[in-house]
Amino acid sequence: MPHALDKIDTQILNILQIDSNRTTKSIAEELSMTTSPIFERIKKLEKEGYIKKYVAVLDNKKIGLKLTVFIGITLQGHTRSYLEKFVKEINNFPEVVECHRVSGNFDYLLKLVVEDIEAYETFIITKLTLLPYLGNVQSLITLSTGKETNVIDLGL
Amino acid sequence: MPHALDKIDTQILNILQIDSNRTTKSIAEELSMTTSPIFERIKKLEKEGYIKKYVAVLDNKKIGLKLTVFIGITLQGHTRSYLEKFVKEINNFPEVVECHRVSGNFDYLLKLVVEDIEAYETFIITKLTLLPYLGNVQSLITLSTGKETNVIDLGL
DNA sequence: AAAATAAAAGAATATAATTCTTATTAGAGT
DNA sequence: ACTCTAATAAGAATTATATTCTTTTATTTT
Repeated sequence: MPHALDKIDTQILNILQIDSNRTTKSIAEELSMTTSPIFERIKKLEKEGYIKKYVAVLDNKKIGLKLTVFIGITLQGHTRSYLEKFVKEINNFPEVVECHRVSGNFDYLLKLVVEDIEAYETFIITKLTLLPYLGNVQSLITLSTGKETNVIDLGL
Repeated sequence: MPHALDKIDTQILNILQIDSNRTTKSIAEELSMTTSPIFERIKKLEKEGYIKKYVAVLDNKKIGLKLTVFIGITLQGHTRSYLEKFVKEINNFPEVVECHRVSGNFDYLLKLVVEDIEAYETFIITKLTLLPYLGNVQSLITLSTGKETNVIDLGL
């Protein structure tokens, strides 16, 4: 086991998951430390890959992307090369923000963020249904979102 | 219509969605401008709510949360007050990162990030099934993730 | 075309990140 | 229990970036 996260690391990650613009000074004060160890710990967390990146989270609706849709998909063939091709194609579709291979009633579950129902239908017709080996397709249209966070549970 | 986003705003948002640690200088260079207008535009995008927040994205697997699960849920009652209570309860569960009310074959779709199958089962038994009015519950266990991005499509 | 408005440039300042040096702490080995 | 060693934290100094302010340029309006 190379490096485990101690309590301070976990606290830092929890803070940065919520607001990555917090200064090292402000984090240091919250954790009753000075800036240097906080700074060094953050750099270590970045270098070792615990922190993948820092991003701006946009307000989808404000920007005009008012609709989130989940699409469950079954494929008719399951050869390795086809699955890879499917995922590759999906990666070219900017409206698809997630694509998971799943067990259960579907092979894949997609998450889409689009302008509206029309954009969703356009996606289905001009992109999704053009993929070969496509089996059953089942859409779940989001009516409202009760929770949507980037914060993953680290304990504490 | 208060404020539309012009091309430069959109470019800034695209950059910040990918890496929010980019300096104004580096963004300015990419867009062939100076730092001041970039800085002011970013502040405006923040103030007007196009940018909701800045966050650190962690590596779930590295941190020990190796399993993502989607759970489709139907409820037995649909009174307004119950739906609200349901969502409120869900918000207390840190392993649930998303909760959407959907149309289609389910009432709600949850996304969970947990350690492993055991943690998932614990969630089901000790948290989910304790909620009243619970109807059908159907889980999709993620086997692999082919795409997972925070970048929403702004065109360009 | 002139005036008014908004946006950008450039320079100056303030703040925070980063580095470096020194001190403290915690653990390992004797 | 003591000393040595390595790791971590503190504190000061430096560098880089964010932020503000002023001037200039471009754009829009009448």
